[in-house]
Amino acid sequence: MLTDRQLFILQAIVDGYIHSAEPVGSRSLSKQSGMSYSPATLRNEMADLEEMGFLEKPHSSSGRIPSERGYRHYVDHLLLPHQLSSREIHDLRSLFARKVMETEQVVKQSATILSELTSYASIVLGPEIFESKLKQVQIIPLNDRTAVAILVTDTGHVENHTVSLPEALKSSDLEKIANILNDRLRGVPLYQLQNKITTEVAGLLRQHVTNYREALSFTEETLQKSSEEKVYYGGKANLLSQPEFKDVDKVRMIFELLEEDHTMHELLKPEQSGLMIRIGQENANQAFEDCSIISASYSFNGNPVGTISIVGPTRMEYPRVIGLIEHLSRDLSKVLTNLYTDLY
Amino acid sequence: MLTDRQLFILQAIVDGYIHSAEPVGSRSLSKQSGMSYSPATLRNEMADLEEMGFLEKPHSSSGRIPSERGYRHYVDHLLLPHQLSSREIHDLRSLFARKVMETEQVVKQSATILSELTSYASIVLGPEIFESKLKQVQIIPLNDRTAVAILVTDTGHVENHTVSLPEALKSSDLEKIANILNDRLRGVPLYQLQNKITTEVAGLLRQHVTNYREALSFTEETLQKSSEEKVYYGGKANLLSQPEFKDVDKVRMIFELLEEDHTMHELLKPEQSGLMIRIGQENANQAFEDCSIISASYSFNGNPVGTISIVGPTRMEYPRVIGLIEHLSRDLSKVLTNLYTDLY
DNA sequence: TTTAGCACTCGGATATCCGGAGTGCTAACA
DNA sequence: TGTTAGCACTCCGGATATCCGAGTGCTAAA
Repeated sequence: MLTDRQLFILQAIVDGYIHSAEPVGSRSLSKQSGMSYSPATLRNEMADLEEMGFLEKPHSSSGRIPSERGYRHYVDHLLLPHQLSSREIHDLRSLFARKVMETEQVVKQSATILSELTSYASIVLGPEIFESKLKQVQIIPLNDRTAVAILVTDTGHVENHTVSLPEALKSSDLEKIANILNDRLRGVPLYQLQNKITTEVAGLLRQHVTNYREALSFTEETLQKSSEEKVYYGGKANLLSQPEFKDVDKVRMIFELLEEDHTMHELLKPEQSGLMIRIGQENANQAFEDCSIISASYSFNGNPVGTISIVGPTRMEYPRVIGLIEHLSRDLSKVLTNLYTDLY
Repeated sequence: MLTDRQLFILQAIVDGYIHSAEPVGSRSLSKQSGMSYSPATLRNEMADLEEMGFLEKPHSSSGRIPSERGYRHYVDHLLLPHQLSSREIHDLRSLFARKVMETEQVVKQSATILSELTSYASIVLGPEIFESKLKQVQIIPLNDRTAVAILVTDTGHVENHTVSLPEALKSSDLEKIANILNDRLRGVPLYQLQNKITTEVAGLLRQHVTNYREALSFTEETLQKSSEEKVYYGGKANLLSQPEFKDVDKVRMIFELLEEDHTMHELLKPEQSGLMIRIGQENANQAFEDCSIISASYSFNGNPVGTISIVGPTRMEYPRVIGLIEHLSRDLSKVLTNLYTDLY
């Protein structure tokens, strides 16, 4: 495998390229502080590293840049843990400073702050409310045709939508329906609500409400979960400052993809918990072939419910981004869990 | 002023440039169908139009392009009303097809559809809930430290946030507080809520709740309006297909501005109702100097509560965009008003 | 007043040149 | 045997020159 010296040189080249965006040549590398080898020696080692697939040359007489494999090795074996600056820590903390907060706000802000700190683009998913349990249902008639249905979960999430009100249902019926739902469905995970309508609710409705048919379909509408996937973006414009994205056509593909919330959700949804790093082609997506994506999930009560991610060029400041993302995902998990978990 | 012939030529040049993005020369203009003048004649007229400031030349021996004044004149006096295609009408209608809907969803989708139909970028400002009136307050404790406060308005908007629960307040206190608020504040416009706390609510709290101090500050938190401005974007990536935005630096400024929700809100908030067209420098913003913005407000019960806008290059398909925007803003206003207005 | 003719302009595409940073290879050296 | 100096070679990128074509303004004729 690789000698220590080769590892050292690989690391120096990746670091150098990450910061300069220019291919690294033997001469400039040799002049770098801490590098005690002559250009010729370095050239030999660099040729070997290239042969093994860790480096490549944009053209035959240029310096070396890391290949994807080079980055991968760097990320897996050479990464120095990054110490967050106090500025960074302070900025992350500020997210949770407010007393009154909406989870949605916090998550949205996370995206913004993350992109500001990294100067890459950030994508934050979630939190998923799939598994959270119904706490309360409210049906509030606004006028004779329209009502608002509100579902509150144990995670403090409030889901609401406007439903049309069948003429046949009187307001006393609405109250009965709401009572039945609260009675029978409290504690039921949202994804089971539709099931429970037939198994538990339908019978009761038939018994207690005159217009059974309207009541049932109204109930179904009321409990309909918004299938909306929550995807928040921050700092997409940052990508335009990166030298690798000077070409509009390349960047257009990326931006188009970044507007497809559904695709992005599929790409980033929290599967395994922990950190995930995808470099270049590993993204299995044409548009991201020059990008790396680093993501981490955050969790509520130990279950991953969302992810925070950074998209940047493959030439990304991996150590710093990883440090930030890990820190923030821990904080997010902690705050969510603290806020919404029963202590007893 | 301008002769009929000059108007006709100006119109032909603007139309031509809008569709080709290339400066229009006398020769090609003369060959255009319906144009019965020789290149030389056109050159004379074009020189006159340039002297009057309606046209300009990118360089001394190129064809003409419209100046901002030229576009302005085109928009104000030459615009042919555009007939929407049935495809366009169908797409717009699909927005309102669902039975269960959230206003927020509809508004968000408007942005997407608008940008797809125009292939420019769209910005939609959400319905302001400033003036809408409180319908109901709910306080739902989640655990011993946290509660969810829910405000429902007569426009079907549901505002919610997580508030921390002072230990001193028992759940019976919460109920009392909720009752007082519902009793006293129903029908009060949201922007007056904070006022009413001191004038109406504080006294009652002192009478009925033991821990007056905590109760009061808790109430204030409960009624805090989220100062969030709702700004939705669609199809920003479309801008990258426009030939005038091939230069990344130019486009970066635009994208950065488009990420500042607050600035965009200031720029586009519904002041006068009706259509607004801002061409190039009229936007009074460096980043938008090569853009035009067309916006129209939509209203609820006759009050403008939001706007829908299109951002594109100054070389924009004004007739089509105006047609689409006017149509959609009318539809939006109609639907909102129908859904949430009492008939009696 | 309109048009044809003509000399002129300028941008953009293409070709050519040149310097510099970098490489690989060979041979000398520790 | 591993390291280093030397050298010829490569290739990119910027600068310069050239050419072509679309378009213009002006003048003079219709």
